Amino acid sequence: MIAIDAWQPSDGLTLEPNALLAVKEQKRCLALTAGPGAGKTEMLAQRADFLLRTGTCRYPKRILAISFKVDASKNLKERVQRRCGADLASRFDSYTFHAFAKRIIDRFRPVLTGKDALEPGYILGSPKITHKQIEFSDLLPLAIQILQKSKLARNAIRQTYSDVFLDEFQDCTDKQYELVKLAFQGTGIRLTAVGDTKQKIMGWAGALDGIFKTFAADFAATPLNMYRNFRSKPRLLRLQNEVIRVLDLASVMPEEQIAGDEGEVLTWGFEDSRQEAAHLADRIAEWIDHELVPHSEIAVLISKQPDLYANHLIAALEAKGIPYRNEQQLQDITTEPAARLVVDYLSCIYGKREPKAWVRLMNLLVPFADDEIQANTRRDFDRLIKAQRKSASLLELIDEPYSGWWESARGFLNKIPRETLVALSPDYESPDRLKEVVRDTKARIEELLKIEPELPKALERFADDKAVRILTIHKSKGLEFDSVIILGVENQTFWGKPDEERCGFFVGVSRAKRRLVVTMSKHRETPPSNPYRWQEKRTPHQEFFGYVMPFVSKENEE
DNA sequence: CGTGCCGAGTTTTTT
DNA sequence: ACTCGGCACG
Repeated sequence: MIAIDAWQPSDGLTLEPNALLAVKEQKRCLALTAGPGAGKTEMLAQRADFLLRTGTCRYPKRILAISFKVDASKNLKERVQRRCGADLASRFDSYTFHAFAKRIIDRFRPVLTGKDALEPGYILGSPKITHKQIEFSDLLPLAIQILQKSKLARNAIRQTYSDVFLDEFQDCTDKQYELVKLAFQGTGIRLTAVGDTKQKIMGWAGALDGIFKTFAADFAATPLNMYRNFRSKPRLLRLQNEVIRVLDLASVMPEEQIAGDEGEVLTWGFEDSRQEAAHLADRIAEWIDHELVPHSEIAVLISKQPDLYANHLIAALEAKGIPYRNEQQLQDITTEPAARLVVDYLSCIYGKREPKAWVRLMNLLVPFADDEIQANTRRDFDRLIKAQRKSASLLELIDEPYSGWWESARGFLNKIPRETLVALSPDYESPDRLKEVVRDTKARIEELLKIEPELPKALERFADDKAVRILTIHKSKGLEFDSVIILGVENQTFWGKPDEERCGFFVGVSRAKRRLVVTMSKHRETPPSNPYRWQEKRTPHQEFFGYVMPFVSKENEE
């Protein structure tokens, strides 16, 4: 443990004055607002380091961090581990709101009675089939109910934590806030809420208005703001500033802070979406091949329904052999154990020599048992793989290569005992969840096969992140990229409440570190898969183009 | 069986 | 911004 005065930001990082104030606050709750690229996550990581290393969060007390997304919560945990080491970081709990609610339910389940009573082995899944099953949307209300009813539950949580971090707080909903209040209001626990009102893009899903003010009042929190943007180059900052001027005049950045001609903002208009797709694929190929921008540093952002709006672009990327990842449906399938199982199995069947995949499969499947049983399982498995390899190579002679891959994988999965699968991840207890993972794995492999028809090579790509990312603006929240393309900036794609759409556009724009491309197309075909028909003749979004080019011609309107 | 009007849905996260 | 289904009306 070190003295409070001796504490320095770890890894020699320098923090702006208000960030340092926030990091070292020892008494009060904080309502910290900060624009994009100000280092909100870094500030939280440093604060965790400060609290743990100085003993301001004193053993055995812990820190609770609540985020909205799994990625963000993992990210924060990792960063805290890097800053202060695994030992101290073991007292840092990083959960999503839903994971936190589920922990409360699992621990205090008997508090729930009557129609809300849950059995010990209750299942979390989509449609309610039996009384044993609950849905995602039940998690927060049930946790709230537990905290309302049980003083014991409230006290248990309050005694565990000295500090609570709330990330992306601008998107906090009424239920989430109710849970926070029930658990921590009036307790002396330090809460640190961090976010940016200009990036409030979940209003349609119930994010509360003016939550920072409400929080400051309810928790007597000190309001603080971080001013700098360390992410984006000056040209991009000036564009962001134009949007900020409309969204929140008070947080406009001073001119001298955003001077310079580094960075690039481009606006491209096209006759139709095929030309748009072809041009974008050509430029992306240039960025990758000549500028050596890593694939994962290029993102295509789409306001809504990327699987519909990016269809031509996806086809163009496939034609040029550029790897991409459409993040619409697939959340991080690459880390799902069942997905790894399928991929490792297929690698063993269709690959040349895959010792690593083999070892991983063995470790997953061979039970902790005596040597004889282990040896038997090993031998059975060995036989199975040999037989499968043989039939695969036979099939190759009479049919297209790799034609039976999915049937083979399915057959393999069906042979694995349920307990073994559930041991991989407890949520596979729900058959729906397991089905979903298996379906997504198939979809991802099929997507990869379109770019890389050789199955073993496609499987190699399954886990790596060498791919241009295609995602909604919502999914891009909290991420950053060297080059960002916002596709289809048209009236027909940004149609919500004006301020919400501005926030969306602002989130998209502020993801870019160095280069931003904004496109529109005068004509956009309705994809055959779309159940709705949409207006194929498109009009540029005057306001958003206006931030980029003050005088947009009206030639697109008739 | 057409027409016109109204209201809902569209964007996302969560084990 | 735009489409869809449902409904009343002629």
